[in-house]
Amino acid sequence: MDFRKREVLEAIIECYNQTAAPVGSRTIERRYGMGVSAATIRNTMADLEELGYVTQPHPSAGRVPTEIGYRVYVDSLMEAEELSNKEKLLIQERCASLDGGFEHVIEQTSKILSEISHYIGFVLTPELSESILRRLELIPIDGDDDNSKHQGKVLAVLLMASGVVKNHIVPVSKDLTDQDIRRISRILNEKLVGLSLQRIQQISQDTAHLKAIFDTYLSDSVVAFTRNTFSLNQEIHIYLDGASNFFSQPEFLQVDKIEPLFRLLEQKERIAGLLSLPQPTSGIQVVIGSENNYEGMEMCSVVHSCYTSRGDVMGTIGVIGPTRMQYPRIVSIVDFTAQVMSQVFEHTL
Amino acid sequence: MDFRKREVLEAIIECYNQTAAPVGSRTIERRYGMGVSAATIRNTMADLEELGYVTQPHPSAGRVPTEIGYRVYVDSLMEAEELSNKEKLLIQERCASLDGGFEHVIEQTSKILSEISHYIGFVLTPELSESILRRLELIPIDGDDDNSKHQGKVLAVLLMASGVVKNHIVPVSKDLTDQDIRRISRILNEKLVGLSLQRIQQISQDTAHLKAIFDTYLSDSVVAFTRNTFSLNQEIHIYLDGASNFFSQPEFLQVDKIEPLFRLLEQKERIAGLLSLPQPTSGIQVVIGSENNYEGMEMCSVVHSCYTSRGDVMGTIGVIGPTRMQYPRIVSIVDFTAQVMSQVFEHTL
DNA sequence: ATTAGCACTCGCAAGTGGAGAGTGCTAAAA
DNA sequence: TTTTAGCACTCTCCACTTGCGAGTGCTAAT
Repeated sequence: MDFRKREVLEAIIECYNQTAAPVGSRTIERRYGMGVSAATIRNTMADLEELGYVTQPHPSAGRVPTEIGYRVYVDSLMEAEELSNKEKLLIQERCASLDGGFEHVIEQTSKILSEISHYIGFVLTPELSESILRRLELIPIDGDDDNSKHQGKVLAVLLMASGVVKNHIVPVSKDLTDQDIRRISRILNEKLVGLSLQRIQQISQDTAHLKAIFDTYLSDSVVAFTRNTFSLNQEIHIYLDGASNFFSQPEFLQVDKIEPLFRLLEQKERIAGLLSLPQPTSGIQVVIGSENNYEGMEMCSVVHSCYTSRGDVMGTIGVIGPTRMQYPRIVSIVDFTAQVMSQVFEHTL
Repeated sequence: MDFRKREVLEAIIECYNQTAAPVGSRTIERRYGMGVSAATIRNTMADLEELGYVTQPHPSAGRVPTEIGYRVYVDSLMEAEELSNKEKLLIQERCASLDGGFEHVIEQTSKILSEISHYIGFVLTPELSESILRRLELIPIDGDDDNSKHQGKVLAVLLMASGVVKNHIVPVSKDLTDQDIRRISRILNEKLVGLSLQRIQQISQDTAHLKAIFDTYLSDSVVAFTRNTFSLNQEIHIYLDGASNFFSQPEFLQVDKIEPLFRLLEQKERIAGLLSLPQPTSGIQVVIGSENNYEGMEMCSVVHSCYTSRGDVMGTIGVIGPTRMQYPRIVSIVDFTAQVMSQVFEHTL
């Protein structure tokens, strides 16, 4: 692809991103005066069309970038836009205010992402099963005095190395005394701290393993209790903000365009699936239009990255916008925010 | 209002609820054949219009119920619709599956409300400041070995009488030892269990009070630590599901109708404010159209009730639908679901 | 290789007209 | 006095037409 083709493609994309309308040759001549006439640009545009980078919605309209065109643009044409200091500060302030703990940071981050991008911001919580247990605390709950048939309960508090706290009410057989619970707690802490939840779940399913850990102390009640303690449904939660920004996007002005998107966004489990898969590679990733294999996302692009703590990938953050998106800006925003979040977690946990 | 007027108003509302289109006199004659001709019905409709219960969108259209009309309908005309056993079972099953604890129940409840009503279901979490503290546990977190300047942290776990668990990472001055923390924990448990969080916060602001509690044991560090432990931002959370059901409602087919609603729904804090105010009276409440003083809610109605635990009001649940709503059905759904939720909490906490 | 000019195509918005639905009014019937 | 039938009127909605503007592709000249 020669220089002029690149230049014209870039012009088409930038212009289309502003107006959401097909871009004609004269518009480019006027707006990006590149020393040649509209007719020449027309010829170049015909070439770009043959390459599959642009298309005409109807025979006498201007050109619109295709997904392939965007792909080329994102991968090799655009240059990242530096964020202003003001914006950087804004992000830092909002993310770093972690009075409310882990969840609060995540919530604020998805909010700031959406506000600053004017699209949808999202943050996925860490996958619990990969987190390392730092400390387990068992707090017996004295099932208040309606004596008889009630079964005991214990509040299990799991503190993970990443700083995430999970609590979980576990039923406990009556023949375990409070003292037993304390002993179980001590043993489990001794043996399991430092392991990943996934590993712990494997172990607690394996009776031989449990025997080794508890030595002479094992009974059916202890087995059941241990298994229950670690049977967390380890869904990834997603925090998502700014969906209504899509109402301002001209291509979503018709209800039938925006409806499937909103229906998809409401099924947060599905979204989590969609967004948590492509984790292996780190760094910024851009998924354009129908590369998202989800109904409702055909007209959207996703820019995402991951946040880490002490080098370990924790979760994903990103922005969902229309395919016609200000990629340079959004890429910078997501990248910077991911860095800030990682820093926040490294310093405070 | 005589019998025929009531009958006609009811017919208009029921018919309008199905079609979302103005109802003409002939339609009523055919569909609800009430022994009189269309002309008579026309006269009655003119009367209803004079009373302000119905209106004409344009001079030659049928009639549409006004908010006042709906008010009359809800307050004195409609009769509650009994839910089918199948639906009752469905609600019970989904709400009662509380493997995931408190939050899971709430999440499931808002989902089932939206699914069964085909509108928006919501659940507000209890106001924390009114909950009674059942147990406080302080877990020191050994800030891992990057020795020097780091400040200690303690994980505070607050177990409330209602079964809600809150955890909260509290910074702690270095001159408090682990033993100090244990002692503080014992004292706080002795003195504060059984009080409401609000009360506890008052106490912890009041140095004289703290002095009495801690006796000789008080130092600045202890004061700071105690205050921090109970300085929770006590926002009410809202779980909300089924917003995209509004896309199927004909009166929300235009973007400019649905946009303000979605923008409002995204500001969950504001929604929480809107919905948590009218708590004093218990039982089902119906707020119709612009009685909701919020931009975006003019075309919506809210049916809400509250769930209780041991007689105390905990939070609110309800359904948001278009003003043109199947009130009898929705009222029954919300009422029944509130009962089920209350039962769930009484039995399990 | 580039440009100017021209004929052609298409979408969009505004305007037109007829069909359909529903009303209010009036005069007759119960 | 209440109810009914009939009629003229009004208004929306839909399909259709038309003119305008934007943009192209092609051709011939530079």
